[in-house]
Amino acid sequence: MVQEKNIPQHRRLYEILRKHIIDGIYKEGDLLPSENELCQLYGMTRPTVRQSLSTLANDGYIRKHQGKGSIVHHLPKEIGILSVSGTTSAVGSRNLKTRIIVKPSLIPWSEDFMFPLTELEKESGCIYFERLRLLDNEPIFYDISYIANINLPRITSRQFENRSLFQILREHYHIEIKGGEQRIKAIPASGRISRYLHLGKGQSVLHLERKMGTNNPALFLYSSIFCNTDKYSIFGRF
Amino acid sequence: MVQEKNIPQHRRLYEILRKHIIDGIYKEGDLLPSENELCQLYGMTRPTVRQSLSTLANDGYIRKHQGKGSIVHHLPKEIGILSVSGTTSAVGSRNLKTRIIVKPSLIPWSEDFMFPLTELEKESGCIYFERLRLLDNEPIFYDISYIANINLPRITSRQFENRSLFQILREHYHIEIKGGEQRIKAIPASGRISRYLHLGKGQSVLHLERKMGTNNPALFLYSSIFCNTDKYSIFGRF
DNA sequence: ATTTTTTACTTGTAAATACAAGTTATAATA
DNA sequence: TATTATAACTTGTATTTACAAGTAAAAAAT
Repeated sequence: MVQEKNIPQHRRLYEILRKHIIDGIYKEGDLLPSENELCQLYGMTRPTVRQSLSTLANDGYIRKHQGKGSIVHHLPKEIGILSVSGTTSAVGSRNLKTRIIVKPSLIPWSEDFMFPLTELEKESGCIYFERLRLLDNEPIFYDISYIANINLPRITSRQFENRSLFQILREHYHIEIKGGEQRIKAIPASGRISRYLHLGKGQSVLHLERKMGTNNPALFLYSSIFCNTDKYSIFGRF
Repeated sequence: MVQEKNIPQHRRLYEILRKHIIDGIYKEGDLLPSENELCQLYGMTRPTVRQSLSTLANDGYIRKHQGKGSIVHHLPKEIGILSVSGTTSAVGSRNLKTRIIVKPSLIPWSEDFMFPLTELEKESGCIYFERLRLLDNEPIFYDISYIANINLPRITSRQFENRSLFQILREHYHIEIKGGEQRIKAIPASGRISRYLHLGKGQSVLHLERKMGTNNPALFLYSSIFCNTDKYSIFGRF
């Protein structure tokens, strides 16, 4: 499953720099080594290095300035929307806990699913699970996830507690989110949702319906997310 | 103001192809001319052409497939969020009308503005206006816009009725939106908002607070948007 | 000391070239 | 006819070379 040497050079450098930024080796505002320095350091030519930096810039990890250099940009967009910023103070992701409400299981797709499905997806069945995500022990997100059962061995038996779905897919299946689309609504909380999110019935709740593409062109991730935005806002970059 | 010949070749080709896609010369699903054909057509080399296509792909106008070609992608992400898709049927933008509620005027910035401001912005003052946007003659968006008064001559006297702010900035001031950030909440409608959006008081309303960057590094656009998501959803790509 | 100029860096643009790898239609084979 | 191999496309990766343009610090002039 794990292939190491077939990845192109520019991708390799991208992953290295990305990891260094995430791990805090390069901090927000820091200047990355110059393109020529990176060439020497990693034995690549400038167009190759530039391709890595270009991808990093597109993903929001750095910002390039002619004449100055590449500057590490504050926190990347955690795939469109999912990073949360408190209205009063910033919240580190260390306070985020995940509780499984319905364990992953393979079920048939609903007839009137929120997005149109391909034949392959319909045949493959749907890996379904529900999670409640808590911030500082307060329930903020209620996530319902749907994934087509395509090339994901043993996923129903994996440990989802307190781990990101994206992280699991990335580490165990080499699946990267490429992009996607979403519909956003403000709705009054239903009985079940208000119970899980500790809200009064009928209070305003944010509802997201998302479809995410991956590096496997046949595989999409779907989720329906209910969010209590009373104390926190959804924060997104674009 | 208008400079024509200093723009780089890859940017020129980007603009041409982008316009052709917007104008429908290349339709959704169409295959763009191959990279080598574009080289011949526009007298450029492949790296230059590839840079144009790469930017188009990043902006969501096309999708590239190795071995096949560049395929026109359906409607680009109208800067993060602002395109609207009906829950029942797709809505063409021809049904969108804009009504000015408060005409553009220069005022001082509020002390507790929703985003932190630079000194230059504070000194320049704030161009403020409010607009109601209707879809099929139903009020859907209530927009409050804030722009720093930096290098925007005569903007307070321009015609905003039924025109996009982005379009005006692009055509008259060569200002392009580069990206931005936003906070999203679901809130109960206040009296004023519920009146403008034809809602009962306390009904759920979507609230966006956005900061957008431009090709002028000192100029940002801010807006506070209230949205009736009863019949329509906010639709976004990422 | 202050201002201006120069210099040495940085990224941006662009060409020419080569081969790898994925896709598709055609031609050869069974 | 159906399958397989080939060929002719497509985009992806990578090197090499050259100069333009923006930035910042050092050097020179005022």
